[in-house]
Amino acid sequence: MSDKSRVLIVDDHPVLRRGLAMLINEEADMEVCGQAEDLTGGLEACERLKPDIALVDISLHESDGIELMRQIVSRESGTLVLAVSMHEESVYAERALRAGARGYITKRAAEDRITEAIRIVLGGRVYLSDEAKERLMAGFVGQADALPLSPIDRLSDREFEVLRLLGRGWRPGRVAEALNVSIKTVETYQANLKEKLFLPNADALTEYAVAWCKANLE
Amino acid sequence: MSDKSRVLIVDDHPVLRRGLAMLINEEADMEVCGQAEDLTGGLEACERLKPDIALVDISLHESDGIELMRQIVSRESGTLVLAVSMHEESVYAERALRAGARGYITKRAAEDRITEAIRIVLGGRVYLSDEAKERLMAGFVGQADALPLSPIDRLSDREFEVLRLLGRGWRPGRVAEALNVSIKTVETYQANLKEKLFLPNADALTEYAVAWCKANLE
DNA sequence: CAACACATCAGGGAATCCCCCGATGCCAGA
DNA sequence: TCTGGCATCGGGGGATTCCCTGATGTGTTG
Repeated sequence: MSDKSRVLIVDDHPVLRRGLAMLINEEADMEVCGQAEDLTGGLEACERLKPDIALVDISLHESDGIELMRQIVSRESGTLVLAVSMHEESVYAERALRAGARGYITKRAAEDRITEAIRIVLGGRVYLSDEAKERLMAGFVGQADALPLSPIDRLSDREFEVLRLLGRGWRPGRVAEALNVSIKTVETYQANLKEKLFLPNADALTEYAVAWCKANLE
Repeated sequence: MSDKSRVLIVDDHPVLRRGLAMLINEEADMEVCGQAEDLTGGLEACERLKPDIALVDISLHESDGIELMRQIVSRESGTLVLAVSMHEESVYAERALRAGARGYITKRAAEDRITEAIRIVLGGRVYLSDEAKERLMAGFVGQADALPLSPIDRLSDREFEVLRLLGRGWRPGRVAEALNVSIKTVETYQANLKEKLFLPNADALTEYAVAWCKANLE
């Protein structure tokens, strides 16, 4: 039949899915084989369709794109992951790569950049923008003590996720609900965050989270 | 020739523009007459193309969608504005409407909702989600006048002050301390705020406060 | 393998918050 | 003067959070 590469799109914005699908289907060497809008749907589609590559939105509504990437990669079904995000590549690219994604691209990127990224990842290489590349390189080069990473970079993915949600003014209970974990787990992350960010108590943590998100997100 | 309504798309995400354009061009009664990705481009396109309606992203990269809406409306060229946003929070809806937009819809909305919104605005009516409608309606009651529709404007000074502080992620205890009043007083303001802003509980209030401050302060 | 980071969860007491019920003054308009 | 909004405060009961003590399993890495 067709020897086109089969692409799965996981994003919670219908219009964006449509745009991506159209863009991809215009190319001669790739085609969209399915779409999903959340973690469970993404996993299910991945199992069923065995795509060559999955474009995964990093911030799925009320669920976790990073977690989805991790799970897709851990299936070892050969599906490659390209992280897509609306955030300029700051903190997110690193996290996506650590979760097993083979590339990171923003939704603001030009259209040919996106197909290019897909081809690069399918070709077995890693796609990153020049800025992100630069940043990651700096992390390796100065690894001894040249550029001490910001405390934020020392956070685990889960801790970071909690910080992000607290930064929306969400209370621990709501965060636990959104992440589908026990409140006790969220409390642990809060404790870790307080220690890693040198914050004296939970109040200070919430204030920090709100301020940080305001300054660094979108 | 064609009696289709002419739509201008202003958004800084190329893929999303494509998705929107495809969606719109599939409809029999509307067509995309142009696209732009920032404030100046949007204004220029508006002058040149005189579209019937402009879909404007509320948070344009490095510029201001709200300002663009204001300017388009002030030209009085008959172009209607429908605000598009990635934010669920209806805080942004208020700003958009005050800037002269005739409707507000999120990018996460279902596709048929978007075309429906366009038709409603073209038909001279205002499009809002049920949730946002509920909240904003109250701004109209009592005021026969058209524009002052922000529930925020109905807050007393003290209530507003509490909202602002909650928006920093502060807990009631901290707010009470900062304002030099009893925690009980702060609780009263919280209750008033919930009622005036049609928020079901304290969690929603905090979330609203954070989002509002992020969108409107500094 | 040992060590360590990570993600997940539990118990429990103290503190705080939430939300219902109030209350008292003050001051501006009708 | 009466009404109504505003700012201020309280009681009390139940829910939630905070912060400490742990724990288990799964990875990764030296």
